Amino acid sequence: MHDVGRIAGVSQVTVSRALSDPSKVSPETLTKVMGAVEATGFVPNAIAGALASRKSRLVSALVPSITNVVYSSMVRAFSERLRAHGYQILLSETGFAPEAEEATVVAHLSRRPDAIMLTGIQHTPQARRLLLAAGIPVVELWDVSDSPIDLCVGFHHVDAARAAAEFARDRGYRVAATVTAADERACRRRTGFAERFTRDTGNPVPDFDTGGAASIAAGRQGLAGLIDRHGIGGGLIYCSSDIIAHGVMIEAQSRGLRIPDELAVIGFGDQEFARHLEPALTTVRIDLAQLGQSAADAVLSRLDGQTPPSPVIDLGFEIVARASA
Amino acid sequence: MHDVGRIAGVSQVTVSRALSDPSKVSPETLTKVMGAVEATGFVPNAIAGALASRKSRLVSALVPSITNVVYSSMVRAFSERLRAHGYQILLSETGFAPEAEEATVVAHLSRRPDAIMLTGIQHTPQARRLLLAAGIPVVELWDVSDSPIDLCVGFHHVDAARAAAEFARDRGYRVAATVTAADERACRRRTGFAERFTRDTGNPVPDFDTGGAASIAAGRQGLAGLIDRHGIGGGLIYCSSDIIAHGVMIEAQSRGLRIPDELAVIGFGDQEFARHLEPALTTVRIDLAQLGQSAADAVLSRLDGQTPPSPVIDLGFEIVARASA
DNA sequence: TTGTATGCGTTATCAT
DNA sequence: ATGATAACGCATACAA
Repeated sequence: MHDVGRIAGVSQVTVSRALSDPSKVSPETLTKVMGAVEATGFVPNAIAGALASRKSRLVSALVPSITNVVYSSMVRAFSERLRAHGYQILLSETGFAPEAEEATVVAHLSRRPDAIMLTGIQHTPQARRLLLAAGIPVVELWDVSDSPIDLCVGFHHVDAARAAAEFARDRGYRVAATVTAADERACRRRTGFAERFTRDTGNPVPDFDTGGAASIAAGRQGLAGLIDRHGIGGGLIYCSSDIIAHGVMIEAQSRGLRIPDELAVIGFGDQEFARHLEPALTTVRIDLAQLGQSAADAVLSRLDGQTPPSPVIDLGFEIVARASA
Repeated sequence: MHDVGRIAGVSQVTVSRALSDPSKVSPETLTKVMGAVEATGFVPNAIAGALASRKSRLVSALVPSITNVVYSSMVRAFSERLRAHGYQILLSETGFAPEAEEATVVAHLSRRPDAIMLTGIQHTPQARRLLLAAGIPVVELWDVSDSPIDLCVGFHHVDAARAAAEFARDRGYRVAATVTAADERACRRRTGFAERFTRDTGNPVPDFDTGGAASIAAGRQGLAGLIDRHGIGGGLIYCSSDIIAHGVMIEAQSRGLRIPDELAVIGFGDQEFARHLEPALTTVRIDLAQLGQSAADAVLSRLDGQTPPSPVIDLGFEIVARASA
């Protein structure tokens, strides 16, 4: 800035002002400064700016996995809205373990983000402490909590699972099983489904835990395991995600099981492919874009010094009844 | 650090040393400092550290879309390797237009990353200039170039498309069309396929441009458009991605066209679902994890002051012959 | 509207 | 092994 100023015939501060708030300098000096900026290819050092202003214009986002469209869609919506307000997103994967998340939280907080978004409400006590001590807006996404760290935008997983169980019951299914990926929220949904279904039908709901991330292969193994171990030959399979459900459907079809007559399937997430499967997948829709936007809005209002009406926003879910169940 | 030092009974500099290089302080003071750090919940300010050391330990990554598994898989591999070496990733979406990318490049360079990864080799002249002037390792991913900005890791898109055309020819297909998403590289592949196929068979290759991002819906529209506008009733469809191919297959099946007998399909990318489709999708495999890792390794070696053997690394591709063509 | 002086919280360079 | 001091490049308060 010093050099740019010398070329433009002004001081370093004037360059700073011209760049950060053009209305604070006269039109002539603005032109001169911009000319010098062009000529030198000067790109301001945001690190120095952040240190001086104590504002990084950086917002952290922590998600379990970036290759999972569910999370990346939320992040996209979250990022776009924040970018429109001049913030950049520092994104990291945390995996599905709170301990791994904690290390990432520390790494992010050291960059002094102006706000931070986390996925879910399960964090280590130390992570909660650090987050609280950071004194910045914190938004927990993809779940609702009774004791949010700060802000919380999501939906009630157990309610969603119960609604699916009731849907299954109302459709007349009396036998059900679940295929669940290794994810705390997926497990909570699985339990919510099983309890409600058992309460309403009297029948136990066996589970297959894929032990890993959601994939078609995991879904196929899930149905195969259910058939081999529990002798499941029909009824309904409640899956922790659409991907798993896709795998279950493929496995069923390869075994000659007709869907939904011999085996019904319910997914979770309503990804694009769900409606295009044959038969189309019955699933639970979550408005990912809305989730991301609301989280961004909540953060922005806090950054603006406002107190949002409610710290926790429940955006709900919707059962999408299609042909697979 | 000053406060931490006071509690530990040492100076601020000693705290800095204890935290950044424990071997530079005595075991006793290390214990005292760490104790004080624990007690206060101190998280070092990486912004100040970056300003003072002129090293941000931040690496930028720019991809067209984060919801596209192709890109997010590469970013995951790239990030993991770099994180293992103490770097964090500042990730942004650029969309598919070089002009939008340029703005993102400026925003990223202002954060003074230690290196930067870009997707593809098409950038505005101004972006190239800024990147060059930044004086940091730059790696262009997902393509190969004769004139890389610095490093380049990818594969030859036209070659991959030609290989697909030759595969189609060898399988005896004489009629072909393409469905292409709005992406410069996809268009280049489309042209490569068409030219080679026409050269070998004498037949023109009509195209349907989806005009937007790849999706199942776009693939369905693509086949529908091809049938309506060009009277395509059979032959082979070369798609710009597996997702598009999936859509084409669904549309074909909904119209009662048998695959591959009445309509053959070739995808691109070999995503997980490709092998599970019915019939399994013939496609072109790109080793995304390897791409990301190699890019990270190239960057790391440059960061280490070494000169990599070759600035451009061609990782190639592989035709995966399955049942759909 | 513009300039001067000061500080942001570290690391690097010396010195002890 | 430890401490004092000076950058790092900008924004803020204040003065002109």
